[in-house]
Amino acid sequence: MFNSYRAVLNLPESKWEEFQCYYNRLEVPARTILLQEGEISKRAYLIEKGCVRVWFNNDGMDTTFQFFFENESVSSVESFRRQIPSPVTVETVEPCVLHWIHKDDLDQVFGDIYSDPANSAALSEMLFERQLHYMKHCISFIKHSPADRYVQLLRESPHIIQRVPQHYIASYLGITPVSLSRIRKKLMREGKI
Amino acid sequence: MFNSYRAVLNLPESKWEEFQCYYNRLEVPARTILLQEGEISKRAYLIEKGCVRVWFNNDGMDTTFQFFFENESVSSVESFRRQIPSPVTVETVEPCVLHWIHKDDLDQVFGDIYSDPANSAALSEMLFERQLHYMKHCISFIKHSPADRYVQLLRESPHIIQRVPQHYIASYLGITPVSLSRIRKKLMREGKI
DNA sequence: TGGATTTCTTATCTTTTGTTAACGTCCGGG
DNA sequence: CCCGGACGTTAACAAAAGATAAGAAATCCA
Repeated sequence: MFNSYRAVLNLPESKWEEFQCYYNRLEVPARTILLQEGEISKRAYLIEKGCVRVWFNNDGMDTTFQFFFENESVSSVESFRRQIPSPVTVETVEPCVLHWIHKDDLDQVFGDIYSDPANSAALSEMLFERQLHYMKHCISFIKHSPADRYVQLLRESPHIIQRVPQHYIASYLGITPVSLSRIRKKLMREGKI
Repeated sequence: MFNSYRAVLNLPESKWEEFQCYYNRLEVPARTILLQEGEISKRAYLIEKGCVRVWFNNDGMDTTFQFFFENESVSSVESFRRQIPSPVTVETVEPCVLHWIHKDDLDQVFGDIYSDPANSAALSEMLFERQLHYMKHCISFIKHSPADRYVQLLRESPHIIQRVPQHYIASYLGITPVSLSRIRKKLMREGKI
């Protein structure tokens, strides 16, 4: 299996074994809904292969919040942690090989996570890292134009642009597919693509 | 003194006393720079009275990232935690009464924070809460127009609009002061303000 | 009080983005 | 092999936002 969490949390071998055995392998086609907006999330997923998208309904429009790829874990974090109706839908973009763990099992395994100061520190570091990530994402919206953000995405996360349909990327950038098409055309004219 | 942290972390009385005594009272006028972009942050501030703004230089333009008010703590989190040059400037908007603690003292007091599982859990909860906050802030940029975001700010954080100069709010919303002025005019015409 | 600074508004023009609709391409299933 | 859905591009027009400049209003403080 993979070691996404292992790398971060440095679980002791025994716990790691226990942790692993709760995971369930799942193979699904593209455009499979893993969690519907409004449902209460019971599963956290690890991606072995494929791409998953988190999006929400915006006045009938499908708006992407985030993309996830190999060796990343994905869930509706708020719903999974707080057991409240999910504000977002989780859906595969490509055919995927996933591994999921049930909330109850994860709670079981992590029930005593705070009893080890090293684990607590690692968890806190992981959460802080995520906080910084979202802070930077916010700043990119305040600071840069859609065109700039597209160029940045192209530079920093080319795999997203290569593997995700363009209209999903448009909503991820906060613009319409038509506008993104125009931006791309202009960038091509200017030789920036 | 106040109890911003206390409410969140539920420190034992003894630790709380120790914690408090490291704080230094500081009174400053409006437009005082508490931390300059590029400096390494050594101080975390608690606001007793006043308003503080975190902003960054964007091609010579002054762009606001966040506002902080009474009973909130403010610092350049990344710089303070990692001891790297700050990507942002921290500056007072109004005359302020502040209380600051030195990084070294805070580390001292919190050195054994992870030894208590209850504290660890509380800290993790606080970090998760912040993660959600920034996630929601990102979503508001993808989901809503500047006009919508202004109306939302008016509804959810009227104190910001009452106490902060409008051109700071404009950059906080990711638009120009001129554009915000137009949006306000339109909202007034439509009786929404 | 009065002058300087900061802040806000307005006007004009340009650029960007949204909206809607049409059209072409690609791809998978019947 | 054709059909239909999904995807991308383009066009035309409307709406919104940026840039710049000028001037009014508010605020500060000496």
